[in-house]
Amino acid sequence: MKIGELARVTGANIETIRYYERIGLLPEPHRTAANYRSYGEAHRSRLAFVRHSRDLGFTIEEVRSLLDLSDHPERDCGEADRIATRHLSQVEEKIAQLQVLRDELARIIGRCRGGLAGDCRVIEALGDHGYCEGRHA
Amino acid sequence: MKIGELARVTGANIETIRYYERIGLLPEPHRTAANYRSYGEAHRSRLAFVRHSRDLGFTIEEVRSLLDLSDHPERDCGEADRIATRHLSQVEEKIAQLQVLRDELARIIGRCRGGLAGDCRVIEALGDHGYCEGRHA
DNA sequence: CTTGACCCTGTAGCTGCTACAGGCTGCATA
DNA sequence: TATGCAGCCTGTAGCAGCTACAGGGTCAAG
Repeated sequence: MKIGELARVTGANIETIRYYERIGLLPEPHRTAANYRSYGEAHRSRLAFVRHSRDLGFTIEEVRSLLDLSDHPERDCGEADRIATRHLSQVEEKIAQLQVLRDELARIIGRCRGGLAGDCRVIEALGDHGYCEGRHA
Repeated sequence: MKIGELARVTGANIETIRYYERIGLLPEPHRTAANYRSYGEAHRSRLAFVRHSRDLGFTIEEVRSLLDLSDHPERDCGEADRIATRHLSQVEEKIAQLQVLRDELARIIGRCRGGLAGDCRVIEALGDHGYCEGRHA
């Protein structure tokens, strides 16, 4: 399978596949006589692992560790659990932050009744006059 | 006020302030005889506006538009409302995505009972064997 | 024999900062 | 007066994680 087909079946971008190879996340595949990359099932499945991990928000370095564990089934999986658990709590924290943010945005927008920018509550709220007494306390 | 003090009172980083000036978000301040930047109240308040907008997750380009409106109080504030409303829906979408992600992470982690990586459900779930029948459907 | 789709390498760009290197200025202290 | 140190200056490079070229080779169909 050439790179274009691998891209199609995994949903990854061709440039991204080459990028992953460059940073050592994917192994260098064999090359055809014309110097084209040639992939097999192992490559496909490894790339799927990477894409899925990335979709879940793991960083490249976390993916590297998870791949490493996946390559060494005799090791203890506690490390995988730690990585995933830490990531989960980061996701939860991010959700909480975004919820605070959403509420403040909604509050600001709710006050806009149209008209001139000079009287606009959205603009005003972004300045430091009408802003949110004690929010950082 | 010199750049260090402006940084202190606004909570922004010195490098960031110079960066904002470079990209035209903040106007070039006067310089002292020694070529030091010299800021006044207008600069402070503009920087506070920028920081607050950035804290709310607006992009630099969105901040530029909002600043522009703030500089022209005679314009219609509908644009500010549109920018903020669009941003709000992006935030809401991001929250929804992260919640899906959190649930899947929690599900994956919940299945790990320790032991060897070869038997680890976390590792397994990241591959494409046990993964997600029809999730992308 | 040409067209067009595909592949190659290498490099630069994106966002929003942050971190130097290498050099001035200004003020306090010995 | 010398010296040290904090603070300022410019310019450039780095971060994550791709993405987008430019400029070229390869291959099958018509």
